[in-house]
This record gives sequence, structure tokens and C-alpha cells, in this order.
Amino acid sequence: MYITDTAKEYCSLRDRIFEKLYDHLNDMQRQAVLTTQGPLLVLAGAGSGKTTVLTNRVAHIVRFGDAYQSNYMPKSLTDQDIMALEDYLKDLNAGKKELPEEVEGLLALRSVYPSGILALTFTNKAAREMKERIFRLVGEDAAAIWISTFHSTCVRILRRDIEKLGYTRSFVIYDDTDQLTVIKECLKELDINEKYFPPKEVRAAIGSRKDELKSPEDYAKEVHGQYREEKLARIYAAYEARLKKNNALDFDDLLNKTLELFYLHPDVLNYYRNKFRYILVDEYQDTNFAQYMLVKLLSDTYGNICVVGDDDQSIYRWRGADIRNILEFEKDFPHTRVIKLEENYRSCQNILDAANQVIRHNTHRKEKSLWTKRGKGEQIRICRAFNEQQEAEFVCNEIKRHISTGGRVGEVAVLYRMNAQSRVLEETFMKYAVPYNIYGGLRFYDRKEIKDIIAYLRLLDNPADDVSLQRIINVPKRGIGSATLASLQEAAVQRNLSILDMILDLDTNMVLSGRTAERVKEFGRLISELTVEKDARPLTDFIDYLLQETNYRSALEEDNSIESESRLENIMEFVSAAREFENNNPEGGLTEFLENIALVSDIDRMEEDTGEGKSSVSMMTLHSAKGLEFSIVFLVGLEEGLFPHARSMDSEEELEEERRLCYVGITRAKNRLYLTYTNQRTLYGSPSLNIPSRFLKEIPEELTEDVSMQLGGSGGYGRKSRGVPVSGAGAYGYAASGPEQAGYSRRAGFRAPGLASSARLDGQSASRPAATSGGKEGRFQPGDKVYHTKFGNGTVVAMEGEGSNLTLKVAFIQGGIRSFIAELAPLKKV
DNA sequence: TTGGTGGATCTTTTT
DNA sequence: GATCCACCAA
Repeated sequence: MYITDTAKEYCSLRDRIFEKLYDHLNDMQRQAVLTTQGPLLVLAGAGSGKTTVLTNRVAHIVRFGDAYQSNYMPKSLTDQDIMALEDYLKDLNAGKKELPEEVEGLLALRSVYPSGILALTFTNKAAREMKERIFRLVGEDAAAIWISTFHSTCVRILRRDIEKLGYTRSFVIYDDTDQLTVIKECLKELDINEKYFPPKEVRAAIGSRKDELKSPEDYAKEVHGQYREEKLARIYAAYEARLKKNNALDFDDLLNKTLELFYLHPDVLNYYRNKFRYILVDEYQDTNFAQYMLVKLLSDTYGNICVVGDDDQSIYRWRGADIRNILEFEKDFPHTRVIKLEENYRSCQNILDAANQVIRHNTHRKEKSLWTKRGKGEQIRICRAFNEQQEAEFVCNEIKRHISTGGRVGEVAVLYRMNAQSRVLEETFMKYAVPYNIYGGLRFYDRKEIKDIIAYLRLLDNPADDVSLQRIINVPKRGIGSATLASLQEAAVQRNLSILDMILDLDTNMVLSGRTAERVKEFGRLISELTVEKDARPLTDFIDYLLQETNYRSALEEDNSIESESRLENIMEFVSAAREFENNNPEGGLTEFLENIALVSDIDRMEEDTGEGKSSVSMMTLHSAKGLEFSIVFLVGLEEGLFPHARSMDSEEELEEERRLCYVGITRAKNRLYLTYTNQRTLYGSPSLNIPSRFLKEIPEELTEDVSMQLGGSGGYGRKSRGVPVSGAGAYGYAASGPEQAGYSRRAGFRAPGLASSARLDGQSASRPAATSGGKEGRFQPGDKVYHTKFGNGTVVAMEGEGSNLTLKVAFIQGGIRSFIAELAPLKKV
């Protein structure tokens, strides 16, 4: 192309303007923002400003369209234009970022409609956050951009065209509990024993097939001749048929049916792929095959696909995420530009070094190394405790010390591998009156009473929904038991009707008789009546009416227990959630409300989600901590068998995922990181002896400092850890501050029914020696290398029980973890 | 049909 | 230790 001097000058000015305009970004970030054309892979390490890049990139596209990097230039550039650009650059240098319209016209050469941008996330929270930040950058234009989760995006597409696939627009979305119900029905129908095909396993199998986009027919062909798999294929087929009959989609279907729609109706696909000129994907390392396909298909016309992610933070393999998507992105999308963001704005260098060192032990990854301009910061503090009670006391003491020196509790987080670990922490925090807040666990919309109400609503919205009907036909008790239900169901299948249709026309169908028939008919009348009222009343009003007419509320009120009281409270909460929805979506009806519940179910978190301004310590699993940051982080339970989890220890791939989880945990900390582990821990009811996690050993000693507690007199523990001399261990004397029973209030906000009362933690028999077993089995210790006549060499990773019940868990070099009764097993130390 | 009991099982979770 | 579920008695 012939380039004039004016054009050259234009380009150089444009470059300098953008550099100045984005001088709040580092070089790599700026590159990522300005690279708008073609495939782009941004490898964004933890805390490297990933969201900043995404939002600025979207804003840049909205404001300047295809300007940068494209061959487009203003058709006729005048000297005046050049002068205008020069003036603007001067303004910028003087700190004035306001963009005059004529300059914008010179820079933005081909405009892009905001509605031509699609940004995909995994969680609603991420979508919400991105939307807000883009709004702040570009104002009203942000409203037209498609920023939402994969699932919401698919629902939006499906609501328009799903009739082409033979569903109605008021389809329901089944969650995993509903899936189990359907699977159990299928097993019954096919006369398959649940023992040999546990519903949960079947669900996982079906889920995997769906992730791979395999239909029941595909699968059946593939496994032809294999008995078990063939059965699974039949269950899968029955499952699909039932969902369709119920006019229901599961979560996987939201993606798969969208793809199906695209395959069967290319006109629909073409509409969207021509519409979305720019596509961005957040957390790309978490995508599964279906999501990959969706992105691949939609980006085909323009090829402007930008994915942001961190392979080191891929922790959802077990949920279908395929790390290969990010590792092989460059192969899948030729001519990809790769940009690595390695500068970290969150943590001190010691913390980053620890993270870098741990993750280095993984083999399948893209080489990255985090660094910061901040200093080294504090040493990483490692504490060995005798048992989990003591571990929790240590955490409490440290937090109290932090508070007494002017620190805030909101800056602190305690992270653990399993939810079960939260109990002891919770009890101890209560005892010491440290306010805390547990995130995760049972979600609001998963509570029994809430699911019941939702089931009523779903049935009314979609009378074909047999699953919801089964849930509530006898809730509250109406004397309709499983036998009645079974015969109704069978008859419905025979006549190819929904169960509700059967019930409403029971006289013609003649399935039941006498008292039972009367009760069922009564239920039918109730539903008919509600169906009429549903359209006659506003949403909130109707839900209230429903609670009344079904006797759901009165049944709870009569119950008079603490539990039912909390259930009633939750129902009130639900009603106010409905009211809020009604206010925010005056147009939305029942269908929209239910969709909102299925897809946007995090009202629990929203209330308290105020980051470090909170007035309580945050406790959560490592998985839920992804994406968050805290000044002070406690990573507890770093023991072999717990973290890495025993279930993950028999495959290298799963072990690497555990290591990534550890990496995620470490990189949550901004200023101070504690790592704790115990010698003994009660898990699943019986005590076990543990050895420190291998991840601890992967952190260089010069980054760490031992702060183990000194036990009152019993010695031995806390003296030394991994050869590091104890520095002033006494300063952390545990029992330094006694329990303060009062103080703690439920304000910290857990709503779980009927807990709070069981804080009997008197005295604590913590210093009693472990179940170390005298006698001959005492010869074994966790960490011992052993030889088994059948399985060969291995290491004792855990011990449980005592005396003749003492069992050893041994990790064998070949063939995983096995448990043995110590007395009986042909094991010897080597 | 309901309610009680013994036995097995026990990661991680968003949509 | 806690929960879920299949099975059995009333």
C-alpha cells in the first residue's frame, strides 16, 4: 500500500495518543487492549489486572472500533486533521483526557455497534462486575453489549428460537437434584438396579458425554458390544427423552441445544456470527468442549476472538473444564497473538516466589513467573499444630493479635480444602468471639423449603414438569404416598400424558379409586385454582397466596420447632427476593423469575459482598476463593490426604490440579500468608495421623518462618519444623487470651438452621497423646516407607483408628492408595 | 402411608 | 460425625 507522509504522521500520532490514553496500563496490558484484530490469547497470571484489560479492551473497541492495527485510515487527511490530533496529544500530556468529538472521528475509523460485542464469563458475579466497570468507561453504550455468562447467553438465544427444536419457550431448567430424580425414574423404567448404576455416577457419565457433545446415539454406536457402557447409553437415551417430554433442559443442555440449534438451522447461526464482530472470553481455562465449540462457531466470521485466562488456575477439571482448550488455543486459532501478563499488583514478592516455586512442579503448563514492584514483604508463616482444634486456636489468636494492633477483621480470610473443615473453625471463632462469615456450603435456593416453593411455581409455569410435581404432590402431607405416585406415573407414561394431565382428568383415566382418588383430585383442584390465580395476581402477591392455599405456611407454623422457624424465615426471604425481582423487572413474569432463579442464584452472597470493608473474617473453600484477594490469608490443613486430597493422589493429572489449587490459595494473599498443618486430625469421625503436605516442601525454606505454637509442657511439637529453628515460638502462646463467651453475635450472618448452640468446647483435651497406638502397630508412622507383598513399595500417608482397628493408608508407587488393617496386612517397613 | 432404624459413604461447585 | 437412603413395622 502506498503510504503518504501525512498518513505516516497520522499513524505515529495515533500510536502516541493511544499510548498516552492508556498510560495507566503496563506495556503488556496496553498491547492486549490495542490488539483488537484476530485471535488473541492473554495469559493473565493471578493478580495481573485481567479484568482491567478486558474492560479497557471492550471500551476501546466501543470508542475506536477497528481503528488500531487495521489498514483503514481517513480517506482524506488534511493538515487541519493532523493539527487537531497534535493538539489533543498536547491536552493528553497536560493531563486532559477528554476526547473531543472531531478527534474521536479521526481515530475511530470504522465504528462498531456495542451490540456487536459479546463478552462471556462463567459467573454472574464476573459478568456484573465487568458490566459495571465498562459502564463507568463508556456510559450508556455499555447497555447494548452482550455481557453475560455462557449459560445466560445461551438461554437468551434459545428463548428466541427453541421452538425450532420442538420445545416451548417456557422450558424449565433442571438443576442437578432434578437430574438425579429423572435418572432414578429412568433406572426404574429400564429395570436397572441402582446398586450397579448409582444415579450420581450415571449423572456424571451423562454429563461427560454432554460435555463432549455426544448424543445417546453417538455414544451407543461408540460403545457397541460393551455391556456396561451400552446400558449407560440406554439410560442416557431415556434421560434425554424424559427431559424433552417434561419440556426441560439441564445446564449442559443450555449449551448443547444452542449448538444443536446452530447446526440444524444455519440461518440462526449466521445471524449471530455476523452480529458478533468481537468476542471475549473470561476464565478461558475453565471452558469445556461445548463452550469451546460455541466460541469457535461464533467467532468464525470475523475471527476477532480474545480469550483471557490462566492455565495455572484451572481447578475445575472434575466439572468438565478442559485445560487443553487454553494450552492449545494457538493451534485451534491460527495466527494467534499471545500476550503474557506477569506483573502482579496484589502480593509481595515472597508470596509470589512461593507460588511460583510450587506451580513449577507441574509439567503441563505455560511457563510464567509472577513478579511485583512491591518489596519482598514478610516471611511466609508456617505453623504446625497438634490437632485441628489447636490449629483453629492458632488462627484465632493471630487474628486477635492483628486486631489488637489496629488491623481489621475484614482483611482476613481462612481458606480450606473441604467444607467439613469449617466446623471446628466455626466453633473456635465463636468461643473467642471473633466475627466470621462462611461462604459457600448450602446455597439459598438449594434449601428444602425454597426448592419446594420453586417446584410449585415451576409446575404452574410448565404443567409438563413431572419432576416438580413429584416433589410437591405430598408436601405438605396430603396422604399421597409413593405407591399412589408410582401408579399415576406408570399410567401417565402409558398414555403419553404428563402426570398433571392424568390427575386433572382422573375420572376418564380411572387409575385410582376411593379415598386415594379423592385426595389426588383434591390436589388437582388446588393446582387448577392456582393456575387461574397465577395470571390474576402480581408475582409476589401470588406467591403469598400460594403459601396460604397449599397450607405450606401453616404446616410450618404448626410444627413449632427451631428448624421450621428458620424455614419460615427463609421463605420470607424468598418472598422479598421475588418482590425485588418484580421491582427490577416490571415486564418479567413467572417464566423470567424462574429463569432468574436457575441462572442467577447468588442472592446469598450479594448482601455481604463488600470486600475488605466487611466486619468479619471470611471463611471459604479454596475453590470459592478464586478471584478474591485478602491482606492476610490462612491456608489451613496442609496435610497429605487432605490437601492434596486422598482422592486426587492416584493420578498425576489430579495431583497437578491440587497443586494449582494450592497456587490459587497462595496468590490470594496480599501481605501475609499463613500455612498451617496438624499432626492429628479427626476426619469422618475417627482420628488420623497426618504428614505435612508435599506442597509445603515445595516452598523454599528461605521464604518461610516457623511460628508453631508451643504446647503447654508436652514438648516435642512446635520445637522445630522442617529443620527451621523456632523463632520466638513462645510469643504465640496459645491460651494467652481466654475465651470470651459473650460478644459474638449472629450478625456475622450465617443462616443455617439450628447450629450455633453446640459450642461445648470446654477445657479441650487437646494435649492428650494421639491414637499413636502402643504395641506392635505402633511401629508404623505416617511417612514410613513400606513394602507390601502384593502391591510393592509405598508410603504410609495416613493412620486411622487405634488398637486392633488401626488402619493404615498406604500410597503405592504403582496403583494408588489402599487401606489396611495394621495388624493383618502383610506390610513391613523398609 | 408414615415414621423409625441400621448401614454405607463421605472433595472441590457454577450454571 | 452427619447425612442420606433402603428397608421394615405399625
